[in-house]
Amino acid sequence: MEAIDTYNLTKNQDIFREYLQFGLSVDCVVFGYQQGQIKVLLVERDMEPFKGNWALIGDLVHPKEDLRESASRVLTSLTGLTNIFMEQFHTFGTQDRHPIGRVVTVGYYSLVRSKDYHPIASSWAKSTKWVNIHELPELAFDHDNILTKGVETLKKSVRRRPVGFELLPTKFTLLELQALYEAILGYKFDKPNFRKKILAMDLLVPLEEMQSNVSHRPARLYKFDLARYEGLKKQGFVFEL
Amino acid sequence: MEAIDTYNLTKNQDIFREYLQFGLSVDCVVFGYQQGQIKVLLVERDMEPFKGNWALIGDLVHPKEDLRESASRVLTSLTGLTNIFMEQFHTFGTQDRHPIGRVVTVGYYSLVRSKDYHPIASSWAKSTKWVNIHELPELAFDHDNILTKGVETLKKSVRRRPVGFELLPTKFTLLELQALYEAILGYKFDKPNFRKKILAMDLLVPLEEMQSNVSHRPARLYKFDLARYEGLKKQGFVFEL
DNA sequence: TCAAAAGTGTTCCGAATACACCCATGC
DNA sequence: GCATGGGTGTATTCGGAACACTTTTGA
Repeated sequence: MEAIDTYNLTKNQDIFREYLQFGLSVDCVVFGYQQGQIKVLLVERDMEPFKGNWALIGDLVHPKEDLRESASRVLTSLTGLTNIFMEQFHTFGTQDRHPIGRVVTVGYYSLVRSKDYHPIASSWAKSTKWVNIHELPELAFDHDNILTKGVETLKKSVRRRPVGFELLPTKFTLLELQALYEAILGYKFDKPNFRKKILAMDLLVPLEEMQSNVSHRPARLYKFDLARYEGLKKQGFVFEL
Repeated sequence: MEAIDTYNLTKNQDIFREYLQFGLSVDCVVFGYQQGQIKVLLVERDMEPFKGNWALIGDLVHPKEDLRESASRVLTSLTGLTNIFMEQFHTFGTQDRHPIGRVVTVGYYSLVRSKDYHPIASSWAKSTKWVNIHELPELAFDHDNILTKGVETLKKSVRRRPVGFELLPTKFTLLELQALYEAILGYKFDKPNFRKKILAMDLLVPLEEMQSNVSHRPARLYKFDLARYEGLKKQGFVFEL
Protein backbone atom coordinates (compact mmCIF):
# COMPACT_ATOMS: atom_id res chain seq x y z
CA MET A 1 0.00 0.00 0.00
CA GLU A 2 1.31 3.40 -0.92
CA ALA A 3 1.81 5.93 1.84
CA ILE A 4 -0.16 9.13 1.69
CA ASP A 5 1.61 12.30 2.62
CA THR A 6 0.41 13.10 6.07
CA TYR A 7 0.49 16.76 6.03
CA ASN A 8 0.41 18.12 2.56
CA LEU A 9 -2.87 17.80 0.87
CA THR A 10 -3.44 21.38 -0.14
CA LYS A 11 -2.88 20.51 -3.74
CA ASN A 12 -5.19 17.63 -3.59
CA GLN A 13 -8.31 18.57 -1.73
CA ASP A 14 -10.17 15.57 -3.05
CA ILE A 15 -7.89 13.14 -1.38
CA PHE A 16 -7.86 15.29 1.70
CA ARG A 17 -11.61 15.27 1.92
CA GLU A 18 -11.61 11.55 1.63
CA TYR A 19 -9.48 11.39 4.73
CA LEU A 20 -11.38 14.00 6.70
CA GLN A 21 -14.09 11.59 7.57
CA PHE A 22 -13.38 10.70 11.10
CA GLY A 23 -15.58 11.36 14.04
CA LEU A 24 -13.85 12.14 17.27
CA SER A 25 -15.19 11.67 20.74
CA VAL A 26 -14.03 11.64 24.31
CA ASP A 27 -15.08 9.10 26.92
CA CYS A 28 -14.50 9.62 30.60
CA VAL A 29 -13.96 6.94 33.17
CA VAL A 30 -15.07 8.76 36.29
CA PHE A 31 -13.93 7.17 39.51
CA GLY A 32 -15.46 7.78 42.89
CA TYR A 33 -14.99 6.22 46.30
CA GLN A 34 -18.03 5.21 48.30
CA GLN A 35 -18.57 2.77 51.14
CA GLY A 36 -15.05 1.56 50.87
CA GLN A 37 -15.40 0.73 47.20
CA ILE A 38 -14.06 2.20 44.03
CA LYS A 39 -16.94 2.96 41.74
CA VAL A 40 -17.33 4.27 38.26
CA LEU A 41 -20.00 6.57 36.92
CA LEU A 42 -22.23 5.15 34.21
CA VAL A 43 -25.12 6.55 32.25
CA GLU A 44 -28.07 4.67 30.87
CA ARG A 45 -28.52 5.33 27.18
CA ASP A 46 -31.89 6.64 26.17
CA MET A 47 -31.50 6.17 22.41
CA GLU A 48 -30.42 3.69 19.82
CA PRO A 49 -27.94 2.21 19.34
CA PHE A 50 -27.49 0.39 22.61
CA LYS A 51 -30.66 1.87 24.03
CA GLY A 52 -31.07 0.84 27.64
CA ASN A 53 -27.45 -0.16 27.92
CA TRP A 54 -25.07 1.40 30.32
CA ALA A 55 -22.16 3.40 29.00
CA LEU A 56 -19.35 5.67 30.01
CA ILE A 57 -20.03 9.35 29.84
CA GLY A 58 -18.71 10.91 26.68
CA ASP A 59 -19.54 13.08 23.73
CA LEU A 60 -18.40 14.02 20.28
CA VAL A 61 -15.70 16.64 20.24
CA HIS A 62 -16.92 19.91 18.82
CA PRO A 63 -15.12 21.24 15.75
CA LYS A 64 -13.72 24.21 17.65
CA GLU A 65 -12.75 22.50 20.81
CA ASP A 66 -9.53 21.03 22.14
CA LEU A 67 -9.56 17.48 23.40
CA ARG A 68 -9.06 18.28 27.02
CA GLU A 69 -11.60 21.05 26.82
CA SER A 70 -14.08 18.61 25.43
CA ALA A 71 -13.55 16.06 28.17
CA SER A 72 -13.84 18.82 30.69
CA ARG A 73 -17.11 19.99 29.21
CA VAL A 74 -18.55 16.49 29.34
CA LEU A 75 -17.63 16.15 32.97
CA THR A 76 -18.91 19.51 33.98
CA SER A 77 -22.16 19.18 32.10
CA LEU A 78 -22.96 15.95 33.87
CA THR A 79 -21.62 16.54 37.33
CA GLY A 80 -21.69 20.30 37.70
CA LEU A 81 -18.14 20.10 38.98
CA THR A 82 -15.22 22.08 37.69
CA ASN A 83 -11.53 21.63 38.37
CA ILE A 84 -11.75 17.90 38.45
CA PHE A 85 -8.63 15.80 38.22
CA MET A 86 -8.56 14.44 34.69
CA GLU A 87 -5.98 12.72 32.58
CA GLN A 88 -5.87 11.25 29.12
CA PHE A 89 -4.90 7.60 29.13
CA HIS A 90 -5.49 5.95 25.79
CA THR A 91 -7.10 6.39 22.39
CA PHE A 92 -9.33 3.73 20.91
CA GLY A 93 -9.75 3.63 17.18
CA THR A 94 -10.62 0.27 15.74
CA GLN A 95 -12.68 0.60 12.59
CA ASP A 96 -15.75 -1.18 13.85
CA ARG A 97 -16.03 0.27 17.32
CA HIS A 98 -18.95 2.50 16.39
CA PRO A 99 -21.90 1.20 14.39
CA ILE A 100 -22.60 4.49 12.68
CA GLY A 101 -19.26 5.37 11.24
CA ARG A 102 -15.61 5.73 11.94
CA VAL A 103 -15.43 7.34 15.33
CA VAL A 104 -12.20 7.43 17.26
CA THR A 105 -12.44 8.07 20.96
CA VAL A 106 -9.95 9.48 23.39
CA GLY A 107 -10.19 8.05 26.88
CA TYR A 108 -9.82 10.20 29.97
CA TYR A 109 -10.02 9.10 33.53
CA SER A 110 -10.96 11.39 36.33
CA LEU A 111 -11.37 11.34 40.05
CA VAL A 112 -14.16 13.03 41.93
CA ARG A 113 -15.07 13.36 45.56
CA SER A 114 -18.37 11.58 45.73
CA LYS A 115 -19.81 14.01 48.23
CA ASP A 116 -19.29 16.92 45.88
CA TYR A 117 -21.04 15.14 43.09
CA HIS A 118 -24.66 15.80 42.24
CA PRO A 119 -25.82 14.43 38.92
CA ILE A 120 -27.33 16.83 36.46
CA ALA A 121 -30.22 15.87 34.25
CA SER A 122 -29.18 15.63 30.67
CA SER A 123 -30.81 15.18 27.31
CA TRP A 124 -28.64 12.25 26.47
CA ALA A 125 -28.77 10.26 29.64
CA LYS A 126 -31.85 8.55 31.06
CA SER A 127 -30.22 7.96 34.39
CA THR A 128 -26.84 7.61 36.00
CA LYS A 129 -25.39 5.41 38.67
CA TRP A 130 -22.18 4.52 40.44
CA VAL A 131 -21.12 0.95 39.89
CA ASN A 132 -18.48 -1.09 41.64
CA ILE A 133 -15.77 -1.76 39.09
CA HIS A 134 -16.03 -5.46 39.78
CA GLU A 135 -19.77 -5.69 39.27
CA LEU A 136 -20.24 -4.06 35.92
CA PRO A 137 -23.26 -4.51 33.73
CA GLU A 138 -22.70 -5.05 30.04
CA LEU A 139 -21.59 -1.82 28.48
CA ALA A 140 -22.38 -0.19 25.15
CA PHE A 141 -19.84 -0.03 22.33
CA ASP A 142 -16.31 -0.99 23.37
CA HIS A 143 -16.73 0.70 26.70
CA ASP A 144 -15.74 -2.46 28.57
CA ASN A 145 -12.35 -2.17 26.93
CA ILE A 146 -12.01 1.47 27.72
CA LEU A 147 -13.02 0.93 31.30
CA THR A 148 -10.61 -1.95 31.77
CA LYS A 149 -7.77 0.11 30.43
CA GLY A 150 -8.82 3.01 32.63
CA VAL A 151 -8.76 0.86 35.74
CA GLU A 152 -5.30 -0.43 34.81
CA THR A 153 -4.13 3.13 34.42
CA LEU A 154 -5.53 4.10 37.78
CA LYS A 155 -3.78 1.17 39.45
CA LYS A 156 -0.49 2.11 37.90
CA SER A 157 -0.67 5.79 38.60
CA VAL A 158 -2.00 5.54 42.12
CA ARG A 159 1.26 4.16 43.46
CA ARG A 160 3.38 6.70 41.71
CA ARG A 161 1.40 9.83 42.20
CA PRO A 162 -0.81 10.97 45.05
CA VAL A 163 -3.99 10.71 43.01
CA GLY A 164 -5.62 8.91 45.88
CA PHE A 165 -6.18 12.17 47.67
CA GLU A 166 -8.54 13.40 44.97
CA LEU A 167 -11.06 10.75 45.92
CA LEU A 168 -11.30 11.53 49.62
CA PRO A 169 -12.87 14.51 51.29
CA THR A 170 -10.28 17.22 51.96
CA LYS A 171 -10.05 16.14 55.58
CA PHE A 172 -9.45 12.45 56.16
CA THR A 173 -7.93 10.03 58.59
CA LEU A 174 -4.91 7.89 57.82
CA LEU A 175 -6.94 4.73 57.95
CA GLU A 176 -9.39 6.13 55.44
CA LEU A 177 -6.50 6.83 53.15
CA GLN A 178 -5.16 3.35 53.68
CA ALA A 179 -8.56 1.80 52.98
CA LEU A 180 -8.76 3.77 49.74
CA TYR A 181 -5.44 2.44 48.55
CA GLU A 182 -6.45 -1.05 49.52
CA ALA A 183 -9.66 -0.73 47.55
CA ILE A 184 -7.84 0.42 44.44
CA LEU A 185 -4.96 -1.99 44.57
CA GLY A 186 -6.83 -4.97 45.93
CA TYR A 187 -4.46 -5.87 48.74
CA LYS A 188 -3.87 -4.95 52.35
CA PHE A 189 -1.22 -2.77 53.93
CA ASP A 190 0.21 -3.10 57.40
CA LYS A 191 -1.21 -0.23 59.41
CA PRO A 192 1.90 0.91 61.29
CA ASN A 193 4.05 0.68 58.21
CA PHE A 194 1.58 2.52 56.03
CA ARG A 195 1.41 5.34 58.55
CA LYS A 196 5.14 5.62 58.83
CA LYS A 197 5.68 5.65 55.12
CA ILE A 198 3.02 8.16 54.27
CA LEU A 199 3.93 10.49 57.13
CA ALA A 200 7.63 10.27 56.31
CA MET A 201 6.87 11.87 52.96
CA ASP A 202 5.76 14.95 54.78
CA LEU A 203 2.91 15.61 52.40
CA LEU A 204 0.17 15.50 54.99
CA VAL A 205 -0.74 18.28 57.34
CA PRO A 206 -2.09 17.10 60.69
CA LEU A 207 -5.12 19.12 61.72
CA GLU A 208 -6.33 19.97 65.19
CA GLU A 209 -9.63 18.42 64.29
CA MET A 210 -10.48 14.87 65.26
CA GLN A 211 -13.18 12.41 64.35
CA SER A 212 -16.24 12.65 66.54
CA ASN A 213 -19.08 10.35 67.47
CA VAL A 214 -17.16 7.21 66.82
CA SER A 215 -17.34 4.42 69.31
CA HIS A 216 -13.61 4.15 69.60
CA ARG A 217 -10.66 6.43 70.01
CA PRO A 218 -11.16 9.28 67.53
CA ALA A 219 -8.62 9.57 64.76
CA ARG A 220 -6.76 12.70 63.79
CA LEU A 221 -7.74 14.34 60.53
CA TYR A 222 -5.17 15.27 57.95
CA LYS A 223 -5.18 17.23 54.74
CA PHE A 224 -2.98 16.93 51.70
CA ASP A 225 -0.35 19.63 51.24
CA LEU A 226 -0.51 20.19 47.51
CA ALA A 227 1.85 23.15 47.48
CA ARG A 228 4.50 21.16 49.28
CA TYR A 229 4.04 18.25 46.90
CA GLU A 230 4.56 20.50 43.89
CA GLY A 231 7.67 21.90 45.49
CA LEU A 232 9.17 18.53 46.28
CA LYS A 233 8.37 17.25 42.82
CA LYS A 234 10.49 19.99 41.33
CA GLN A 235 13.37 18.79 43.45
CA GLY A 236 13.06 15.33 41.96
CA PHE A 237 10.93 13.76 44.66
CA VAL A 238 8.72 10.93 43.48
CA PHE A 239 5.73 9.82 45.48
CA GLU A 240 5.70 6.08 45.78
CA LEU A 241 3.18 3.79 47.34
CA MET B 1 -23.20 24.83 25.59
CA GLU B 2 -25.59 21.98 25.00
CA ALA B 3 -24.16 18.49 24.89
CA ILE B 4 -24.59 16.51 21.72
CA ASP B 5 -25.46 12.87 22.04
CA THR B 6 -22.25 11.08 21.37
CA TYR B 7 -23.50 7.97 19.86
CA ASN B 8 -26.91 8.38 18.45
CA LEU B 9 -27.04 10.44 15.35
CA THR B 10 -28.82 8.08 13.05
CA LYS B 11 -31.87 10.24 13.14
CA ASN B 12 -29.92 13.31 12.47
CA GLN B 13 -27.43 12.69 9.76
CA ASP B 14 -26.90 16.37 9.15
CA ILE B 15 -25.56 16.96 12.58
CA PHE B 16 -23.56 13.81 12.36
CA ARG B 17 -21.93 14.88 9.13
CA GLU B 18 -20.99 18.13 10.72
CA TYR B 19 -19.07 16.23 13.33
CA LEU B 20 -17.46 13.77 10.96
CA GLN B 21 -14.90 16.28 9.85
CA PHE B 22 -11.83 15.23 11.63
CA GLY B 23 -8.63 14.07 10.07
CA LEU B 24 -6.73 11.43 11.94
CA SER B 25 -3.05 10.72 11.74
CA VAL B 26 -0.37 8.78 13.54
CA ASP B 27 3.08 10.06 14.32
CA CYS B 28 5.91 7.81 15.40
CA VAL B 29 8.77 8.75 17.64
CA VAL B 30 11.32 6.17 16.54
CA PHE B 31 14.19 5.71 18.95
CA GLY B 32 17.51 4.17 18.09
CA TYR B 33 20.77 3.80 19.95
CA GLN B 34 24.01 4.72 18.20
CA GLN B 35 27.45 5.66 19.44
CA GLY B 36 26.24 5.69 22.98
CA GLN B 37 23.47 8.13 22.23
CA ILE B 38 19.72 7.90 22.03
CA LYS B 39 18.59 9.19 18.69
CA VAL B 40 15.31 9.78 17.01
CA LEU B 41 14.44 9.28 13.37
CA LEU B 42 13.39 12.40 11.48
CA VAL B 43 12.34 13.02 7.89
CA GLU B 44 12.87 16.15 5.89
CA ARG B 45 9.64 17.38 4.41
CA ASP B 46 9.61 17.82 0.68
CA MET B 47 6.36 19.75 0.41
CA GLU B 48 4.48 22.64 1.90
CA PRO B 49 3.60 23.32 4.59
CA PHE B 50 6.85 23.23 6.50
CA LYS B 51 8.82 22.34 3.40
CA GLY B 52 12.43 21.75 4.28
CA ASN B 53 11.61 21.30 7.95
CA TRP B 54 12.30 18.15 9.84
CA ALA B 55 9.40 16.17 11.19
CA LEU B 56 8.49 12.92 12.83
CA ILE B 57 7.43 10.13 10.57
CA GLY B 58 3.69 9.82 10.31
CA ASP B 59 0.74 9.58 8.01
CA LEU B 60 -2.98 9.96 7.80
CA VAL B 61 -4.88 6.92 8.98
CA HIS B 62 -6.69 5.19 6.16
CA PRO B 63 -10.46 4.88 6.48
CA LYS B 64 -10.27 1.11 6.76
CA GLU B 65 -7.35 0.82 9.08
CA ASP B 66 -6.96 0.43 12.81
CA LEU B 67 -4.73 2.87 14.64
CA ARG B 68 -2.03 0.43 15.50
CA GLU B 69 -2.10 -0.99 12.04
CA SER B 70 -1.60 2.45 10.66
CA ALA B 71 1.39 3.19 12.84
CA SER B 72 2.81 -0.16 11.91
CA ARG B 73 2.40 0.58 8.23
CA VAL B 74 4.16 3.91 8.56
CA LEU B 75 7.09 2.28 10.30
CA THR B 76 7.36 -0.59 7.92
CA SER B 77 7.09 1.55 4.83
CA LEU B 78 9.95 3.71 5.97
CA THR B 79 12.25 1.25 7.62
CA GLY B 80 11.41 -2.04 5.98
CA LEU B 81 11.23 -3.56 9.43
CA THR B 82 8.36 -5.57 10.79
CA ASN B 83 7.71 -6.67 14.34
CA ILE B 84 9.04 -3.51 15.83
CA PHE B 85 8.31 -2.62 19.42
CA MET B 86 5.66 0.07 19.33
CA GLU B 87 3.37 1.63 21.87
CA GLN B 88 0.79 4.36 21.86
CA PHE B 89 1.60 7.12 24.33
CA HIS B 90 -0.56 10.18 23.82
CA THR B 91 -3.04 11.84 21.48
CA PHE B 92 -2.63 15.43 20.40
CA GLY B 93 -5.68 17.29 19.28
CA THR B 94 -5.52 21.03 19.71
CA GLN B 95 -7.59 22.81 17.08
CA ASP B 96 -4.76 24.70 15.49
CA ARG B 97 -2.10 22.05 15.34
CA HIS B 98 -2.50 21.51 11.62
CA PRO B 99 -2.70 24.45 9.21
CA ILE B 100 -4.96 22.67 6.77
CA GLY B 101 -7.77 21.48 8.95
CA ARG B 102 -8.65 19.72 12.12
CA VAL B 103 -6.29 16.80 12.27
CA VAL B 104 -5.87 14.86 15.47
CA THR B 105 -2.77 12.76 15.78
CA VAL B 106 -2.05 9.70 17.85
CA GLY B 107 1.54 9.42 19.05
CA TYR B 108 3.37 6.11 19.08
CA TYR B 109 6.89 5.52 20.18
CA SER B 110 8.95 2.66 18.96
CA LEU B 111 12.35 1.17 19.45
CA VAL B 112 14.51 -0.20 16.69
CA ARG B 113 17.90 -1.81 16.56
CA SER B 114 19.89 0.64 14.52
CA LYS B 115 21.80 -2.07 12.74
CA ASP B 116 18.66 -3.60 11.37
CA TYR B 117 17.47 -0.31 10.02
CA HIS B 118 17.89 0.67 6.40
CA PRO B 119 15.87 3.65 5.27
CA ILE B 120 13.56 3.19 2.34
CA ALA B 121 13.07 5.87 -0.24
CA SER B 122 9.65 7.36 -0.01
CA SER B 123 7.49 9.75 -1.95
CA TRP B 124 6.85 11.91 1.04
CA ALA B 125 10.32 12.21 2.51
CA LYS B 126 13.23 13.97 0.91
CA SER B 127 15.71 12.48 3.32
CA THR B 128 15.92 10.98 6.76
CA LYS B 129 18.40 11.18 9.58
CA TRP B 130 18.98 10.12 13.14
CA VAL B 131 19.24 13.02 15.53
CA ASN B 132 20.39 13.10 19.13
CA ILE B 133 17.37 13.95 21.22
CA HIS B 134 19.24 16.83 22.80
CA GLU B 135 20.30 18.43 19.52
CA LEU B 136 17.05 18.72 17.67
CA PRO B 137 16.43 21.02 14.76
CA GLU B 138 13.20 22.94 14.68
CA LEU B 139 10.39 20.57 13.89
CA ALA B 140 7.28 20.94 11.78
CA PHE B 141 3.81 21.28 13.28
CA ASP B 142 3.69 20.49 16.99
CA HIS B 143 6.21 17.73 16.62
CA ASP B 144 8.45 19.21 19.28
CA ASN B 145 5.65 18.64 21.73
CA ILE B 146 5.05 15.14 20.58
CA LEU B 147 8.71 14.31 20.73
CA THR B 148 9.11 15.74 24.20
CA LYS B 149 6.20 13.71 25.46
CA GLY B 150 7.61 10.64 23.73
CA VAL B 151 10.96 11.03 25.44
CA GLU B 152 9.23 11.43 28.79
CA THR B 153 7.32 8.25 28.14
CA LEU B 154 10.47 6.38 27.25
CA LYS B 155 12.17 7.54 30.43
CA LYS B 156 9.28 6.42 32.53
CA SER B 157 8.78 3.06 30.91
CA VAL B 158 12.42 2.13 30.65
CA ARG B 159 12.77 1.65 34.39
CA ARG B 160 9.62 -0.36 34.72
CA ARG B 161 9.79 -2.57 31.71
CA PRO B 162 12.76 -4.08 29.92
CA VAL B 163 12.28 -1.95 26.82
CA GLY B 164 15.98 -1.20 26.82
CA PHE B 165 16.71 -4.55 25.28
CA GLU B 166 14.88 -3.63 22.09
CA LEU B 167 17.50 -1.04 21.28
CA LEU B 168 20.55 -3.25 21.56
CA PRO B 169 21.67 -6.00 19.21
CA THR B 170 20.41 -9.38 20.40
CA LYS B 171 23.82 -10.15 21.88
CA PHE B 172 25.26 -7.52 24.15
CA THR B 173 27.56 -7.04 27.10
CA LEU B 174 26.41 -5.87 30.50
CA LEU B 175 28.29 -2.63 30.17
CA GLU B 176 26.61 -1.92 26.87
CA LEU B 177 23.29 -2.41 28.57
CA GLN B 178 24.34 -0.15 31.39
CA ALA B 179 25.51 2.53 28.99
CA LEU B 180 22.16 2.37 27.22
CA TYR B 181 20.28 2.96 30.44
CA GLU B 182 22.60 5.79 31.33
CA ALA B 183 22.03 7.41 27.95
CA ILE B 184 18.28 7.26 28.34
CA LEU B 185 18.06 8.31 31.94
CA GLY B 186 20.90 10.79 31.95
CA TYR B 187 22.71 9.55 35.03
CA LYS B 188 25.32 6.97 35.94
CA PHE B 189 24.98 3.60 37.60
CA ASP B 190 27.53 1.90 39.78
CA LYS B 191 28.95 -0.93 37.68
CA PRO B 192 29.04 -3.75 40.27
CA ASN B 193 25.61 -2.90 41.58
CA PHE B 194 24.07 -2.64 38.15
CA ARG B 195 25.46 -6.09 37.28
CA LYS B 196 24.19 -7.64 40.45
CA LYS B 197 20.75 -6.20 40.11
CA ILE B 198 20.21 -7.07 36.50
CA LEU B 199 21.63 -10.57 36.85
CA ALA B 200 19.60 -11.23 39.97
CA MET B 201 16.46 -10.81 37.89
CA ASP B 202 17.49 -13.86 35.95
CA LEU B 203 16.29 -12.44 32.67
CA LEU B 204 19.62 -12.60 30.89
CA VAL B 205 21.14 -15.71 29.38
CA PRO B 206 24.93 -15.75 29.45
CA LEU B 207 26.34 -16.95 26.15
CA GLU B 208 29.55 -18.82 25.46
CA GLU B 209 30.50 -16.07 23.10
CA MET B 210 32.79 -13.23 24.14
CA GLN B 211 33.80 -9.90 22.69
CA SER B 212 36.76 -10.08 20.34
CA ASN B 213 39.34 -7.63 19.09
CA VAL B 214 39.05 -5.35 22.04
CA SER B 215 42.15 -4.00 23.69
CA HIS B 216 41.08 -5.11 27.11
CA ARG B 217 39.64 -8.18 28.73
CA PRO B 218 36.80 -9.34 26.50
CA ALA B 219 33.35 -9.16 27.99
CA ARG B 220 30.81 -11.95 28.02
CA LEU B 221 27.83 -11.58 25.75
CA TYR B 222 24.30 -12.02 26.99
CA LYS B 223 20.89 -12.24 25.45
CA PHE B 224 17.51 -11.36 26.83
CA ASP B 225 15.25 -14.24 27.81
CA LEU B 226 11.89 -13.02 26.60
CA ALA B 227 10.04 -16.25 27.33
CA ARG B 228 11.23 -16.22 30.90
CA TYR B 229 10.25 -12.59 31.28
CA GLU B 230 6.72 -13.31 30.06
CA GLY B 231 6.51 -16.19 32.48
CA LEU B 232 7.68 -14.19 35.47
CA LYS B 233 5.36 -11.34 34.59
CA LYS B 234 2.40 -13.66 34.88
CA GLN B 235 3.52 -14.51 38.38
CA GLY B 236 3.44 -10.85 39.29
CA PHE B 237 7.08 -10.03 38.75
CA VAL B 238 7.80 -6.42 37.85
CA PHE B 239 11.01 -5.41 36.20
CA GLU B 240 12.46 -2.41 37.93
CA LEU B 241 15.47 -0.33 37.12
C1' DT C 1 -15.24 -3.11 81.64
C1' DC C 2 -15.24 -4.29 77.05
C1' DA C 3 -15.00 -3.74 72.08
C1' DA C 4 -12.98 -1.41 68.45
C1' DA C 5 -10.07 1.28 66.21
C1' DA C 6 -6.11 4.84 66.92
C1' DG C 7 -1.56 5.12 67.33
C1' DT C 8 3.63 3.89 68.79
C1' DG C 9 7.97 1.25 69.19
C1' DT C 10 11.12 -2.38 68.22
C1' DT C 11 13.21 -6.14 65.91
C1' DC C 12 14.62 -8.36 61.85
C1' DC C 13 15.87 -8.96 57.18
C1' DG C 14 17.06 -7.98 52.54
C1' DA C 15 18.20 -4.86 49.19
C1' DA C 16 20.73 -0.81 47.74
C1' DT C 17 25.05 1.76 48.17
C1' DA C 18 29.83 2.56 48.19
C1' DC C 19 34.00 1.02 47.45
C1' DA C 20 38.31 -1.77 46.94
C1' DC C 21 40.28 -4.97 44.39
C1' DC C 22 41.66 -8.53 40.82
C1' DC C 23 41.52 -10.23 35.73
C1' DA C 24 42.38 -10.51 30.70
C1' DT C 25 43.55 -8.43 26.52
C1' DG C 26 46.03 -5.34 22.88
C1' DC C 27 49.66 -2.50 22.17
C1' DG D 1 54.51 -3.16 31.46
C1' DC D 2 50.54 -0.47 31.24
C1' DA D 3 46.24 1.26 29.85
C1' DT D 4 41.58 -0.11 29.51
C1' DG D 5 37.56 -1.92 30.50
C1' DG D 6 35.69 -6.65 32.53
C1' DG D 7 34.36 -8.67 36.58
C1' DT D 8 34.03 -9.97 41.92
C1' DG D 9 33.63 -9.43 46.98
C1' DT D 10 32.47 -7.08 51.16
C1' DA D 11 31.15 -3.87 54.72
C1' DT D 12 27.67 -0.58 55.73
C1' DT D 13 23.42 1.70 55.58
C1' DC D 14 18.64 2.27 54.91
C1' DG D 15 14.05 1.08 54.27
C1' DG D 16 10.46 -2.28 54.37
C1' DA D 17 8.00 -6.18 56.74
C1' DA D 18 6.31 -8.23 60.83
C1' DC D 19 4.33 -7.77 64.99
C1' DA D 20 3.62 -6.60 69.92
C1' DC D 21 1.97 -3.22 72.52
C1' DT D 22 -0.47 1.07 74.56
C1' DT D 23 -4.24 4.67 74.17
C1' DT D 24 -8.80 6.62 73.84
C1' DT D 25 -13.39 6.72 72.97
C1' DG D 26 -18.69 5.00 73.16
C1' DA D 27 -21.72 1.93 74.96
